[in-house]
Amino acid sequence: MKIKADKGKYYLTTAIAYTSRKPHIGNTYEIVFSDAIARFRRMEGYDVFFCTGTDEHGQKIQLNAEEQGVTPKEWVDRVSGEVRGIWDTMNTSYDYFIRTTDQYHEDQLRKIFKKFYDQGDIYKSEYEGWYCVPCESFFTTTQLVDGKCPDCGRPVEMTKEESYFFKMSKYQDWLMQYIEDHPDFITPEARKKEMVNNFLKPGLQDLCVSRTSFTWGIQVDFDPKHVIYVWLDALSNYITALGYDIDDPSERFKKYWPADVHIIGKDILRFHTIYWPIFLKALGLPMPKQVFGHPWLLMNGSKMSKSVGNVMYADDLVRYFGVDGVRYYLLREMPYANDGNITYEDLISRYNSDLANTIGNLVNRTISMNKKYFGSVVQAPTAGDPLDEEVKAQALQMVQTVVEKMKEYRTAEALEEITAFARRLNKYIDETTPWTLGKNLEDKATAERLGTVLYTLLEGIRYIGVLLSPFLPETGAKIVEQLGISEELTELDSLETFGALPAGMTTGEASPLFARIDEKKLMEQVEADNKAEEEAAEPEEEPLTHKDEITIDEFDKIEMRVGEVIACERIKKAKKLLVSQVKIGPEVRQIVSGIAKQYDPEQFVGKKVVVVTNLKPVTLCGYESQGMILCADYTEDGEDRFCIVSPEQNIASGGEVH
RNA sequence: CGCGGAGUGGAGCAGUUGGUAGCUCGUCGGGCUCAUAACCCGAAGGUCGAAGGUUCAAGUCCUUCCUCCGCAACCA
Repeated sequence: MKIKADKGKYYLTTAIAYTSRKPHIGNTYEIVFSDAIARFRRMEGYDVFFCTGTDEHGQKIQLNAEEQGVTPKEWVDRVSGEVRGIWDTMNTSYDYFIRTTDQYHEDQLRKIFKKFYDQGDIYKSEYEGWYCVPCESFFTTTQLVDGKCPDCGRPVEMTKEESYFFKMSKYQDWLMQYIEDHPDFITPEARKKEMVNNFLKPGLQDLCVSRTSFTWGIQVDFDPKHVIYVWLDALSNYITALGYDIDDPSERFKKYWPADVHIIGKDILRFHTIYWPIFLKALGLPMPKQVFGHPWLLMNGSKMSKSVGNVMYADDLVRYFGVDGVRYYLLREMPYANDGNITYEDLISRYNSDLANTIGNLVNRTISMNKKYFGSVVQAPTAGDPLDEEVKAQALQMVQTVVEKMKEYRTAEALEEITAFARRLNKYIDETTPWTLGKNLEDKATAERLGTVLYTLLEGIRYIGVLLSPFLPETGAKIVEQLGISEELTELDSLETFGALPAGMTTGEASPLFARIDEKKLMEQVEADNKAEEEAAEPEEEPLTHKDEITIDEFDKIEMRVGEVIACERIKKAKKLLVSQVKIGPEVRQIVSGIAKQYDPEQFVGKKVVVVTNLKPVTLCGYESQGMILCADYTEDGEDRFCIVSPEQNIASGGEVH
C-alpha cells in the first residue's frame, strides 16, 4: 500500500514539561509543533517514535508541594495529569509519555550515575568545594580568582556540603570538534553561535551533579544523602523512555536511538547541546542528530507570566477556536527563528480568513455544487483545458514544496503553501463559473465541462485534505469524510498523480468545517470569562515567602544610614550598574548599584537613599562598592521594577536607620 | 568596544549569488452568486532605520551611527 514506506526509523522528542504548574499556550506550542512533524513523518513513511513527558523532581516542586500541603508525589501526579490532559486535548500523537518519577527511569538513573562515578567522570568533592551562595555555583581552588568567586568576585565559602562533580572539561575539546564537524547539530544557526561563544570558548566548568539541600529527587544509591541533579535526571529521559539499560538495552532502544531530533525551547539549548552530548559521550552512546531550539510565543509582546496576567491556556483557547483553530494558529503564525506574538485579534483574523473563508468555504461550496449539479456523483474528467492543467501542475508542485519545507520543520511556510493552493482553487471557480455551466446541463459538452471543473476541484481538495491532516488532523478527517474517499486516497503516495479520485463515486454531505467567528462577540466573551476567573481567583493572592526568623540582635548587626547621592555615573562595561558617590554625614562612599535600567545618573544625583554601611566592600566591574543602596521591588504593567527607599522627610545625611 | 539577531507600505512577514520592491491581513472601488455577509478582480499606500562609500546598477556589498531583541555578564 505504501510505496514510500520503509524510510527507516524516526525518533523525535519534546522537552519534558516541568511540573511546577499548569503549562500555558507557549509551553503547548512545542508539543503541537512536534506533533505536526511526527504526523508528517509518519505520512512520509517513517517509522516514528514520538516521545514526551514530565520532569518531576527538584527543589521547586518540593516547595510547591509543601505550600499546598501535599506530598511531592501527590503534587506531580496532579500536574503531570494536567499536562497530559492538555497534550491530549491538543490531539497530539505521542507514542510514549515518560515521567521522571517512573520506577524504570529512576533505576536507570542510579545505574548511570554509578557508571559515571566508577569510570571517573564523576568525582566527589569534599575539601576543595568552594561555594558561592548568590551564584549557586561550586568552584575548585584553581578556579578561584584571588580566592574569590571567578564569576562575581565575591567571597566564597568553603562548603560543608559534599557534592559530586562531573568532569565537563574533559570532554570540552571533543564537543567543540563535534559541533564543528556537524554543522546541522544545533539549529537554528544563530543559537549555535551563542552556545559556542558563550560557553565552549570560555571553557567549561565542572558541573555539580548532586544536591544535598533537598530530598525530592533520585537518590544516589551508594551515597543516600545525595540526590541526582535535575538536569542529569531530566535529560536522560530521552534514553530511558526507549528502555535504555546500561547492561541490557531494550530492542526499542537499539532500534530508535540516536534521536533524529530533540525539539526544545531556546532557553534550554545549553543543556541539550553541551551537557547532554557530554553525558551521552560518557555513556558511549551516539549523539542525537539534531537539536532544534524553537523560539518563544509571546503574549502581547512580553513573556507570559501569571503575575503579569497575560497567560493564555490551551484549553481556554480551544473553547473559543476549536483544537484545529489553535493548532493552525500555532503552526502557521510562529516564525522560524524569532519569537512569535499571540493576540486574540491575530487569532481571530487567521481563523476567519484562512480557515473559514479560504479553506472551509472552498470545501463547502464545492461539495454543495457537486450535489446540486450531479447528485453528488463524481464525474469523469475530460482532458485538454489549459486551466485544468495549470491547477493540476500547481497541486503537484504544492506537494513537493510542502515536503521540502517540512524537512526543515517550516510548518508556517508549509501551511502557507496549502492555503495558497486553496486560494487558487477559489479563483479557478470564478474563472470557470460553474453556476453558468449549470444552467445548461442538457448540452452534453457543457455538462462534461462542468463535470471536469468539479472533478478538478474535488481532486484539488483531496490534495488539501491529505496534506493538511498532519497539521489539522480533525479537519483532514472531515475533508476526507465529506469527499467520501477511501483510506488509500488519504496516503501521501496517492498524491503522485493528479486524478486518483475515482469517477462514479459519491461525495458526502457538505457541512461547514469552520464557523466564522464574530470578533466583537468573541472578545466580549473572552473579557467576561477573564473577569469571572479573576473574581474567582481574587482571594488567592500569591503567598509571600519568608526568610528564616532572626533575632533583634542579629538585625542589630546591620548598620544602615541615610546618604545623599552627590555624584553618579554609568559603568560602561555593565548594562545595569551605576557607580555613585554617596555622602553619609562626613564620609563619602563609592557604591555600585544595579539600577541603571531605571535611574539615569543625572536624575539619581541629589536623591536621599538608605545605605547599608557595614557591608564588606567588594569590587564590581573594576569599581569598589562600599555599601548597598536599599531598593524595593514591585511590578507594573507586567514589568518587574524597583525603586529606591528614601526617608519620608528631607533630612540631613548620616542619620542611622533602625 | 563580550557574542549574536533584527529594523521593508496601517499590521504581520518574503526578498537566493547586487539589475524594475513582493505576500497575507486591513482599507477603498468594482465583479459574481455555487458557498460560511463568503469568493474573484482592481486601486491607494514604502526615499526598504540614518549617513557616507563601492558599482553602469544596492533592500541586497563595505564603513560609521541610531533603535529594539536574544545569549552572556551583572543587581552588595
